[in-house]
Amino acid sequence: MQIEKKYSPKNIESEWYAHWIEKGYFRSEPDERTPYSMVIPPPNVTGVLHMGHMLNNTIQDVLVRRARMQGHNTCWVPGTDHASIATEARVVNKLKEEGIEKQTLSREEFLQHAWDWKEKHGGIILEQLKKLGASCDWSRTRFTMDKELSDSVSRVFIELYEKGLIYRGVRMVNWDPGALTALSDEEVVHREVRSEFYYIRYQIEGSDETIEIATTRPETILGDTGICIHPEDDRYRHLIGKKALVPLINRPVPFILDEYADREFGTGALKVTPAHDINDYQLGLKHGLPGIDIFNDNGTLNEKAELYIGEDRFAAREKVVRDLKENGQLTRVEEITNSIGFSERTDEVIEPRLSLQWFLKMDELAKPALEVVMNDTIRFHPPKFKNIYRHWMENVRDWCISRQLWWGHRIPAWYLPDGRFVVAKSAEEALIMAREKYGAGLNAGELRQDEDVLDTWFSSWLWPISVFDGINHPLNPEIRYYYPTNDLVTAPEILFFWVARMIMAGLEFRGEIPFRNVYLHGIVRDKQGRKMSKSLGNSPDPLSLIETYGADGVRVGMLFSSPAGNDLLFEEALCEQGRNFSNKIWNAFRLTQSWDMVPDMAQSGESATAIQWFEANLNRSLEIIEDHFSRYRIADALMSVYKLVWDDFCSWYLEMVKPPYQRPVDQITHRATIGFLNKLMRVIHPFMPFISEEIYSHIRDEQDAESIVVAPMPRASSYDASMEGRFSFAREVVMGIRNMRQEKNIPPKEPIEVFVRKNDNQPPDITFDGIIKKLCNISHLGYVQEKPEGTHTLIVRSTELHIPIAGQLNTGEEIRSLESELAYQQGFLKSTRKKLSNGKFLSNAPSKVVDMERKKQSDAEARIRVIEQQLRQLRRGQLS
RNA sequence: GCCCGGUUAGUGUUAGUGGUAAACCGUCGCCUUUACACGGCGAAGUCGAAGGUUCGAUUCCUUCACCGGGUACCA
Repeated sequence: MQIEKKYSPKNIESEWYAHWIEKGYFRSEPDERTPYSMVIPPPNVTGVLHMGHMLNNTIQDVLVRRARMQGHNTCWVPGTDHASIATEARVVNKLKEEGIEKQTLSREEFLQHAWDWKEKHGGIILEQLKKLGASCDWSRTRFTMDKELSDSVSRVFIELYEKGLIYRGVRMVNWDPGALTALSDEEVVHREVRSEFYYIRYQIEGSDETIEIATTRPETILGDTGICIHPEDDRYRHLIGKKALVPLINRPVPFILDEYADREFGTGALKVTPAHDINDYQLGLKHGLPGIDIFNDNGTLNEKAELYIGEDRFAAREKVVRDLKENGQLTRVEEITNSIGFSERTDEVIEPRLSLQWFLKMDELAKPALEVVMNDTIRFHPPKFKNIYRHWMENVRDWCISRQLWWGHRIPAWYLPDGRFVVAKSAEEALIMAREKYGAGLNAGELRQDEDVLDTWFSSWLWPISVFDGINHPLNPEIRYYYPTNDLVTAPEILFFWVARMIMAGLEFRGEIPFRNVYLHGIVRDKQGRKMSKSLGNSPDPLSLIETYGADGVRVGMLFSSPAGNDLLFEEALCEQGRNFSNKIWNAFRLTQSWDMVPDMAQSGESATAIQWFEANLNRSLEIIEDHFSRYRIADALMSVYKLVWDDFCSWYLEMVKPPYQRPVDQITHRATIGFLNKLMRVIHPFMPFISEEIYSHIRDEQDAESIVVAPMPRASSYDASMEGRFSFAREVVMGIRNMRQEKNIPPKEPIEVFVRKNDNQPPDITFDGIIKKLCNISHLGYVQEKPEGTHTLIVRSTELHIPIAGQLNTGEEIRSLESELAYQQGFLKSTRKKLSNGKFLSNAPSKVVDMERKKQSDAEARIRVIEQQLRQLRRGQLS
C-alpha cells in the first residue's frame, strides 16, 4: 500500500463526517443505557462561526465523544437562539438597504421579513460546526422560536404570573435609545470613561445669591425638579424653604434635605432629576418631587425639555454648555473619570428611564439556585466562579423581561380598553378570562395583546428543559431520560445571563438542577490579548483555518492553550502544532504499515521488553488522563495524550521495536504494536476524531467496533509499576550517550563500546541493556570492576559509563565542563551536609526527608569521586 | 472603594511542590540518520518585591507593586 508521506486531512474529514451521519452514530433515543446529555449554548441564529464557538464546541465534542466511547447513550442537542435585539436590528438594516422603513410595516409584515431572513441565513453556523466534527444529534436541532419552545415560554410566563412572581410596573429601567427597548441590568456594560464635570451656577429665587452645582450631564438640568443638600451642611442651611431657578428655563425648584448628598463631593449640592437617574428617582419619591421626562425614545429631547426640542441628547449637551457659558452660569469644567453604562448589543449610552415594563421577581428564585452551587450539587469548573456567582445571586435585582421589539415571544397579556389586563395562553382564553373577571359583555375586538416581546434569555433559560419538551409535557419519556443533563460548556461572560437563570428555571419548573457540571472556558483573544472582533479584524476565519490545518489540527490547537477558565491567546502557530501532531501520528501509522511481518520469526528480547514497558506506560498514562478528565482539565488531558503518543510511543517505543532497514518484524511484536496504535487512536479520538477514525479503519480487527466513534475507550488496568523506574535509568543512559555522541562528533552510524562500572554492590538491572544497545548503536556493552584505559566517562546517577573514543578531542574543554559539574556537585553536597549537621534539622525533619538527604549526600559523594578521578586522568594526559 | 484570582525560562502558554524547579510553544546551536525537516538531538530560569514563621520558603503568613475579573458609588 502506498501511503502519502504527509497527512492531508481535507477529503478524509468530510468523507468520514458524512459516513458518521449516514450511520446515525450521533442519534440518540432513550434506552436502557446510562445517558450522557448536553445542550449546546445556542448561538444566534444569524451568527457565523467565530473562534469562540470553535473553542466552545470543541470542548463539548471532546466530552461527548469520550462519553459515547465509554458506553453512554450520548445526546448532544444542537440549536440556535432567536436573539431578539441582534436579529431584529439586522432585519431592520437589511430592509433599510432595500428602502423599507420598519415603521411603515405592520407587525405581521415585519415578522414575515424576519422569518424569511431566518430561513435564508439562519443556521449557517450549524453547518459550520459539522466541519469542526461536532457530533451533535442533528435530528434534534431546536430553535428557541419553534412551536414547542414558544409554548414553553408562554406557559412559564403564565405560571409565574399566577404565582405572583411576574408583575408589571413603572420602574427606572435601562433604556437603549439605539435599539429602542428596555434592557435588563445584565445587558448593560459599565465602562470607565473620561468625562467633563461642569460646575453650574443656579440663581436663588428672589435674591442675588447663587448656588453652584456640579454635573456630568448638563442637558438634564432641563428635567431638574429639586436641589438636594445635606441636613448638616452649614454652607447651605439658610437656603431651606427657598427655591432655586433652573438655568436657561428659570423653573423654580425647591431645596430638599437628605443625607444622600455627599458634602465632600462636587459642591455638596446636588441637582435632582427624578426622571433620568436612579438615585434621583428614589430621592424624588422620598421627597415628593415630580419627574420630568425630557427625552424621546431615541434619545432626542422632547417638548418637556422646553429647549433644543428634537435634538439628540449629546448635541443638546453641547448647546446647554455653550448657552450656560454665554450667560455666565458655567463657572468651571473639570476632567473626571466616571463609569457609564453602555448597551451590550448596540453600544449606545444607556439612558436610565422611567418606564412601564414587565418584571420577574428574583429573590425566591435565586435562593435555591445559589444553594445548589454553593453546596456543589452543581460543580463549577474552575471553582473560582462560585464566588462571583454568589456575589451576583446575593445582590440580584428583579429582571426586566419585556422588550420593545417585534422579533421574539410576544407577551401573553391582553388589555381591556381601560388598561386592565389578563394573562392567558391565547386570545380566545384571554377573552373568556376577561369576561369572567371584568364583565360578560366584552367582545374579542376590545382586547389588545401586549405589543412587547420577552427578553431572549427568558426563552434560553428554559433551554435544557424545553429542547426535551419538558415544560409542556413534564412526564414525557425524553425529559425523564435526558434531564438533568450532565455538563454545560460555556463562557463566564454569560454566567448570569444564562447559567444562573437556567439553574433557577430548572429548580422552579422541574424541581431539579439542569446540569451537574459547568465548564467555563475563557475568551479567545489575539496574541496581544485583545478580544477578537470583526471591527478589529484580528480574528482568523475559522473555516479557512480548518482548510489549512484540518479540523483535527485546529481542535488540538485551540485546546492546547485553553486551561479551564483562562482566556486563550490564540496564535495560528498552535494550529500548526496540531497539524504537525496529525502528521506525526500519520507517520507512525505509515511506519507500522511498511513492516513486513513474518509469522514464524522469533521475537527479540528487546521487543518483548519494549512491549512490557509500553504496556505499563500506557496504563499509567491512561490513569493520568482519566484523572485530568475527572477534574475537567481538558488541556492537560490532551497534553498527556500528546506526550504519550509523541514521546512515549513514537520516540521511544517505535524506536525500540523498529526492525533494521528492510528487515521483517515478528508476529508478536507486530500484533502488539498495532494493538497499541489501535488503543492510542481510541484515546485520541475525542480530540482528533478524523485522523483517529482514518487510521483505526485501516488497522482495526475483525471483532473491533466498525467505527472508532462507537469503539470502547481504553481504561487503565493494573500494571507493573517498577517498569517506570527501571526505564527512567535506561533513558538517562541513552540520552547521555546521544549527548556525548553529539559533543564528540561521533555519527550515529558508528558503533561504540560501553563499559559499565557500578558503584554499588547491587547486581545490575539488565532489563533494558538490549534496548540501550539498540538505541545507541552499541556493539558491546559490558560490566567492569576497573575503569579501562583511554575512555571517555559518562556518569549517570552514580554509575560510570566508560566509552573508548578513537581520537581524544579537546581535553581542555572536557576539563572545563567537568570542573563546572564538579563545582555544582560540591555546592549541592555542601548544602546537604549543612542540613545533616544541623541538629535541629535531624530532630525536626521527618525521617523520610532525612533519609532522602543522606541518599543525596552519598550520591553526590559518589559523583564527585568519579569526576575527580576523571579530572585527574585528563590532567595527567594533558601533561604528558 | 470593596471582593476574588493571578505574577514560575523568552514583554509566549501553563503544571507543580515546605527539602536548590517541570511541560508545551518560541528562540538559538548542531544534524538532510532508511516513518515523519509538519523531523531528530541539545542549550538557557536569584519561581513579582520586601519582611515574617521555619532547621529549611518558589510553596505558609503579612505588607507592597503590577495584571486580570466581578461589583458598588460617582451629582
